[in-house]
Amino acid sequence: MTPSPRGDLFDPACPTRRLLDRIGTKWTSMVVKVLAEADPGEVRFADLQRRMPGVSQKMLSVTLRSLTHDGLVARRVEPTVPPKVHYRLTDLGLSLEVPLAALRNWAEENMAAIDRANAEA
Amino acid sequence: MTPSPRGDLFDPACPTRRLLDRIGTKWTSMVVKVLAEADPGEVRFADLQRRMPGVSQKMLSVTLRSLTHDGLVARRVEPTVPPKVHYRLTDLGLSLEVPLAALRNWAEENMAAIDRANAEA
DNA sequence: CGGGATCCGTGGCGATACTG
DNA sequence: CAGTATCGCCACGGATCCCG
Repeated sequence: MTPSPRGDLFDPACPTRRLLDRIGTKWTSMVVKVLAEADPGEVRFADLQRRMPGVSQKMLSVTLRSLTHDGLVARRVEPTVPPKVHYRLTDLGLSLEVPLAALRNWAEENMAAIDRANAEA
Repeated sequence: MTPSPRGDLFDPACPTRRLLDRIGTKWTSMVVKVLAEADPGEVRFADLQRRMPGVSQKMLSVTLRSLTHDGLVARRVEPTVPPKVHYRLTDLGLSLEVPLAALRNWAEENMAAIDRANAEA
């Protein structure tokens, strides 16, 4: 009784489209990768920013809020002054890392071929 | 001697980012799926459009040109009047379908959980 | 039939500055 | 430290019109 059965890729609520709208956003997949490979599993905001060269505070904040909202990332606040906020992947987020890693592997193995195709054109 | 070694996800030429920039575009993954599941392997332009409800001529054209440029899709023109143009996945395109299908499976199995998380918020 | 060209709205995203 | 607020650019993508 899943909301949209297999093969129903093109209905208005298309799950694949909605997922790509999320992970296709510029920093999302980076956050997932960094959190998945983080040693303690939990990473603080500033730490994340350091491990993601080029990300602005705003976009990191927006990305994390979105992922938290989607239940892929969990937020833990230490009520100290100044506050410390830790982020980690939920089980759902960890499960997403699997197909995402497969996609990364494909990219790392085949982007060169795409570059070659572009060069010919 | 790959241009960017494993784990180098964040350099300027980050393969994963570049791949997501392509497949994250609205219609790309749909084209790949439709072509991958097409019966003869080759599909004509108008046929593709019929199988992708909501796509405009322009975006289908742009998407196909991009995929062709990247070497993921091959174009065959029958020099008749009016001309018939056929599209099919290249071997590279077919290989991309594998991790893409994994991502679709994840989406179809887990988007409900994401919806639940959103409902709670 | 299979597109290319153009106009234009919307939204992603960056830079900067401010706050609890 | 960890955000939020505001501004502005520009690329994605839809509608429409035209061409070989």
